Amino acid sequence: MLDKIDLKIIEVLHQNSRASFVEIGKLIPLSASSVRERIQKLEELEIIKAYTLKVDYSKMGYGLEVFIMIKLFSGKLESFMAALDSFPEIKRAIRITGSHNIHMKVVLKDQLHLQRFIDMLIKYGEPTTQLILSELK
Amino acid sequence: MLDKIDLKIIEVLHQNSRASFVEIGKLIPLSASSVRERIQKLEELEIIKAYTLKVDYSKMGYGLEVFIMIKLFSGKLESFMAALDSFPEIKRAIRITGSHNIHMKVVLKDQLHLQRFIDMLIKYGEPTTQLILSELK
DNA sequence: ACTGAAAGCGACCAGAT
DNA sequence: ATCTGGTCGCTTTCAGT
Repeated sequence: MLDKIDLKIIEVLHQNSRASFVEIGKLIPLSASSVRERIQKLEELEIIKAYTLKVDYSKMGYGLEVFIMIKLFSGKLESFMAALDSFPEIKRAIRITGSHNIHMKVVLKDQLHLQRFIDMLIKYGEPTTQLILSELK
Repeated sequence: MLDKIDLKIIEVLHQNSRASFVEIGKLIPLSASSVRERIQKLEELEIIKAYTLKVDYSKMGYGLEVFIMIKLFSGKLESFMAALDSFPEIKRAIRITGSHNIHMKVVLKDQLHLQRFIDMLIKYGEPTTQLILSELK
């Protein structure tokens, strides 16, 4: 299915998704058109789901990054999912097993912003908040 | 500091970090060279930290994605941090507040792989595992 | 800061091994 | 599945506003 060349391509794109086919080809080594064909196949198979970006939220004025887990009240899953799009603070939301149903990464300006956000959340369930200190990996 | 054009550029790159300057420029609208200048500035300021990739781990033979939180034993932080690089299963590791010190996203082949991974982890602390069910956002 | 022009380079497609 | 060659479009630089 996936050979070592595919894995290497994915690794390179993981480090820099804007790398050109020529650039990737030099690291393999492989011609640019073959790199292109393989990447197209990976995209068609949806093994590559998206090309995206890592930004520094603190430098954008959002100094508080937190994980919030929430134990949704019975029957609130539908409305919570519908509300997700209206909160740009929520960068990621994932259903998980365990006593909390949802795990979120949330980005906020300051404590006041966090307080308002939690006040909103308690309509849907019981939230637990953990501050993000630093990224180890 | 960041105006609406910068935010729009970041938004476009977030959806597709391989978008060309011309392409981004058409959506703003702005000339390709101005888009390039702004992106270079965002990179220099390290507001844009990296261009990266989203892959489908289950299609790569890693059917189990989990969050593992760990409450490290006293004095184990150093050795745990040093060990991070040797475990490709750990896709992300973050220091957090609360009774658990570390939050990790871990990708594994199957239950046996998870068991072996947890057996390894208990050298460093008390792990708690939550299976990832689905990504809502 | 933004634009537009010119040169160089990469993406893309076709055809061959 | 990979490569080469040719065309077109994009990137890059820079002079001008």
